[in-house]
Amino acid sequence: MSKKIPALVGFEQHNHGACLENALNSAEEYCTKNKIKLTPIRKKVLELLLQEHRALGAYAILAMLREQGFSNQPPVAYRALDFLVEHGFAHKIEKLNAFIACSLPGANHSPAFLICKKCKMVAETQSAPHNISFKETANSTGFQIEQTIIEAQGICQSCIETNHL
Amino acid sequence: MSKKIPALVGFEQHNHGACLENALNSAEEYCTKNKIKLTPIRKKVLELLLQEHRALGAYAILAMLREQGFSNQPPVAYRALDFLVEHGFAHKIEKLNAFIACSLPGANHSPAFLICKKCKMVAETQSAPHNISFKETANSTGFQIEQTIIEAQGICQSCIETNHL
DNA sequence: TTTCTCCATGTTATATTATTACATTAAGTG
DNA sequence: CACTTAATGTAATAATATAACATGGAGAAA
Repeated sequence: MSKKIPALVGFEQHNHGACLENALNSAEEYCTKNKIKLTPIRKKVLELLLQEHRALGAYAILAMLREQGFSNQPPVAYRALDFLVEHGFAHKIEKLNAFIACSLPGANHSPAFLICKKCKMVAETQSAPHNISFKETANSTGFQIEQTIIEAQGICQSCIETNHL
Repeated sequence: MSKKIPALVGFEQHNHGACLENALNSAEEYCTKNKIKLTPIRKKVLELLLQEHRALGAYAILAMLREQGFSNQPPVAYRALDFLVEHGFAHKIEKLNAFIACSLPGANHSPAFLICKKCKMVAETQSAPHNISFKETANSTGFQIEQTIIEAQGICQSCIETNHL
């Protein structure tokens, strides 16, 4: 069910092939440097995510893995995804129960996402340096934030324009 | 414990019975005023959420509904929850796939949540200041944000203290 | 090299969350 | 009342996720 997708980062055009190569290489490098293993399955899943360049459900990934000759039991996909998310190569979009390759690899970032309700496109941005009042509110109660999920839903420019045609 | 922090609800002490009464009454009032129907099922689900005062999965709610003599088919819970979320009486915590009563009813708010990994407690806060810069970034790309999910994970003061005992 | 250990993978089974579809009932409107 | 719409009842199933345990393979230690 992989339909053809336009080459976009978030919602802007870019060179897809180079982006994929780049991301895979930098992932390899990072893993070597940090003595973690980008095994064939993990690498393939990352490649699929980079290739599709959109949020994919675990079972969509699983189906693609099967096409490539890998086992298609759910844990195969979930384990690879867990690894990728844990090391920042991918993110889970909670609102969609889906996964997307990190668009800003290497950045020590806390990402925020824009999710288009119509085309399901997901764009990744840096979450602003930062909602001071939010963190202060949390801290004032003694709550220690470890990670913050920010997911905005709405309609992307492309879909707005299409709607008006 | 608990100096009063009006902007944040969830980890500090409060009068539970009054809180429930209050919220139910104001929900009734709101519905009357806006000509929407707080039917028995919807009201019961809201009451359960207010009573528990924590995030509950749809199936947990369903089980409670059955105890109260309601039908226990999943759509019964999901429909009531959809209604409550749609009208701002409850929120879905995406990270937990669970639902919680709104702690700041009436406010025309975009909420943010603090989720304790240990005790699963969820606190609700206002998120407005952050949204402004984020919205501007989004808008500059032509993306129109309709809603923003903000969920911070971490550890609440109570669990930090317990850990150190 | 052999053995040990650890981590990754293979596999079965099942848990959890959510929706579709259609029948039935209740409530509001002309 | 008849008509329309919203809400509920119910069955079936889809979609997402994890538990538990067996197997294999790479690198370290003897």
